[in-house]
Amino acid sequence: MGAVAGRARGGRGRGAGRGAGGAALSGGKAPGGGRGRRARVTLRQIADEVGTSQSTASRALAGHGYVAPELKARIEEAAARLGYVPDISARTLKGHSSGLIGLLVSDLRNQFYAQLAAGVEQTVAAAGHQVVLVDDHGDEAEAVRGAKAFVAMRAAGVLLAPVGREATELLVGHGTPVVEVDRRSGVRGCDAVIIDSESGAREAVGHLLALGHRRIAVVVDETVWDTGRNRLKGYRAAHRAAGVPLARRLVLDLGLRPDDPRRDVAAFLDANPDVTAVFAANNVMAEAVWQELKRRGAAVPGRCSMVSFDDLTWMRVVEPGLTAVRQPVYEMGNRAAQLLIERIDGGHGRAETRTLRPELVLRGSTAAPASAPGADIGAS
Amino acid sequence: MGAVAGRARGGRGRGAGRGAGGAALSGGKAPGGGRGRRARVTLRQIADEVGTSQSTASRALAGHGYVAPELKARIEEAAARLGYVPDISARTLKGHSSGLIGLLVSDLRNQFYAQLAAGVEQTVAAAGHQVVLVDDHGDEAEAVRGAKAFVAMRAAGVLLAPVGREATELLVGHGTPVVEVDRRSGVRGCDAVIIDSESGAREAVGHLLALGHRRIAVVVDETVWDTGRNRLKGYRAAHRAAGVPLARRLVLDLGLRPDDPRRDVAAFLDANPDVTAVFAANNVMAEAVWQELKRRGAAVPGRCSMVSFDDLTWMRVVEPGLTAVRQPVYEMGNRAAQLLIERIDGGHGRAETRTLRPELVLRGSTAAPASAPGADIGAS
DNA sequence: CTGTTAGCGCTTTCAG
DNA sequence: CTGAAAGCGCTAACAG
Repeated sequence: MGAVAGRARGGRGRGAGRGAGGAALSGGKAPGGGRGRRARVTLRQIADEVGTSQSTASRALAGHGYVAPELKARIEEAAARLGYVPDISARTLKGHSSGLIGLLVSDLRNQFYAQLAAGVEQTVAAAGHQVVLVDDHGDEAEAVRGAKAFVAMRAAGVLLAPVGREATELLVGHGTPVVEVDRRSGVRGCDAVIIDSESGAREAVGHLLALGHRRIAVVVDETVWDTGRNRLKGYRAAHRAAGVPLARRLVLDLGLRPDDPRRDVAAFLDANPDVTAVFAANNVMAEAVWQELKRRGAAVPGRCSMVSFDDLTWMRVVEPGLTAVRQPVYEMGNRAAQLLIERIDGGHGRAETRTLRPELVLRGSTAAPASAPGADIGAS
Repeated sequence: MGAVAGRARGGRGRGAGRGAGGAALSGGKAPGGGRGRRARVTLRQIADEVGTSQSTASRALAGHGYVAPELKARIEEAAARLGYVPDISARTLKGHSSGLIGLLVSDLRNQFYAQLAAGVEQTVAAAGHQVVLVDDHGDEAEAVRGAKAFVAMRAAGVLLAPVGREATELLVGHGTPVVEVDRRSGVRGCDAVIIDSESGAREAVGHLLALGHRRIAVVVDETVWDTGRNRLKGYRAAHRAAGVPLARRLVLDLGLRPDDPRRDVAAFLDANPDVTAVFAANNVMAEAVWQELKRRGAAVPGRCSMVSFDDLTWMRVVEPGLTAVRQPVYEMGNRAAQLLIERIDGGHGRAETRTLRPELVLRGSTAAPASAPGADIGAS
């Protein structure tokens, strides 16, 4: 191996008519100059421009090693003038992770996830990283594809909002720090930030029971993840605590991803015209219940009270306002991102789960049941 | 330079007790194996494993050049077994762009942007790329920081939803394909997908005028971007078309980013108790108007009609439903991403702007004005 | 069809 | 304090 391996760098910079103030840019590459994709400005270019070496330029710009103040100033000036922007891939390739943080959600159109994403983005940006967003639309295969993309780009860490085990396992298997949000998959080795679904549901249903309701329906998306399951558990626990017997017929479990939840709610209410209150386990269910109640002209809370788990904008704008279990979603995004960043910055130690407490917000949609006989919400 | 420049690759793979089916992984690196960050699996490793060269492995896995079927199969098997995932940064560094697509929005908590982001994500993912999401919270400096990050990561292209000129110029100056969404900055050289604000507003206000309203207020966020400006323009155009004189006092322009729009609306209504209808120029304004109308117990549409530009979930759930100018937001995200991808895939030619037409959705919040004298919505 | 070679732009020892 | 040199993992000629 010879001594002169590096590319020769003569022929540019160094005295090419820059005597009068360094106005002449080498090759007309001023940012905002020519149209179309120009060659990107590299460290070597600014080094040539200043007449120093790549490594010195690197040190000056990265602020790590020692560089003479005067030289450093000239390098910085050249970098600014040429519009230098360091190339992340090169830096990443060198060994550091990309600084990208993956966020996998299951439905961005749902305000819940949008809020969550907003919270995550805020904290991530404040820490100087970027969010790579993938929406799997509830499709496990998409989630896995997303997870692969995250490891391919050497994401510094990943946040998983409701997705299955497979994606989590893949990531953890590749050594990528993972924080699960809103739900725990049960995969070992990842942190989690969740909301105490059970106690939130218990409180909501307890409120209904305290008002005197005895036939309270619960409408759930699914009971296979811990969110749905724990909300149902809370519903049951509240009944037990109040000494009110449970009736299986009052549980409407839609199984995963129903096409038209409102129709299912309608059929359910037709079959159970005597319910006096409904507990909706999430915002999608709440919307379906609300719409159906409105459609059949059932007065809320006159004929039927209702409580929602999750509190969105529309719930406080409608008349009457919906009594709801408010989840601090945005904050949950903040916290999850925070936890992930701590983990990335060398936080070792055991995986931890942080649990946030939801809060029951009382509004107009709940009241004591009508005592008049026959005041049911049966068939429209 | 000697002939043997590559690192020696003996000592691993090649006959290390793999006779019985290749079960022994070199060094126990099975995905899902040990805890903690393991060394990542590289092309060289799988090449060694199979006993071939890096480039052959590359060709086999990338599907480009020629590789003997049998060898190819063995390479693929090894890759799968070792959990190989190609390193994007290396590929990017080599010259290809990262495949990442930047999306800059100004407020993800606003459902409008969330829907937009969802639409973008869908199309981008379908094209095999990823979305890097940055929310600048309406802060130009943040937007510029985001734009820099996009060029640093060699984003294949960037989508800009309402942000100022500076970020756009920076990106365009670096040769990054840019598509502006919802608003045009006026910077030359970038495509745009927007909604015809003026005609939407004209139609909405025209509807109000046709119902007989003569004192119609308009509430706008800002009139410095083309969105707000064009909606105001539409408001005026409708009046001119109907031969109804314009009154300056009926225009409430909040200037950018007001803290508490509802309070401003309240003051405005106190000062103009004779308005019979309000046109809100976007969803934030609509919420403020709606809340304030409700607060002072003004019947809608009895005392005051209202129309919103932008149609969100809550607007069709409240009673009465809001008459609104529906913008195909999700679709706008799709289209913008589509346009960007076309541009990335070599679409040259002139920058183009695609305009989507909004649609007026009639609901219960608009009716003919009350003819009774003194039926105004003045001070609460 | 397969292997060797030469970098992409950057960071990081390690000598001067 | 500065510069030369060695790669990070991958792709893309170009020889065999």
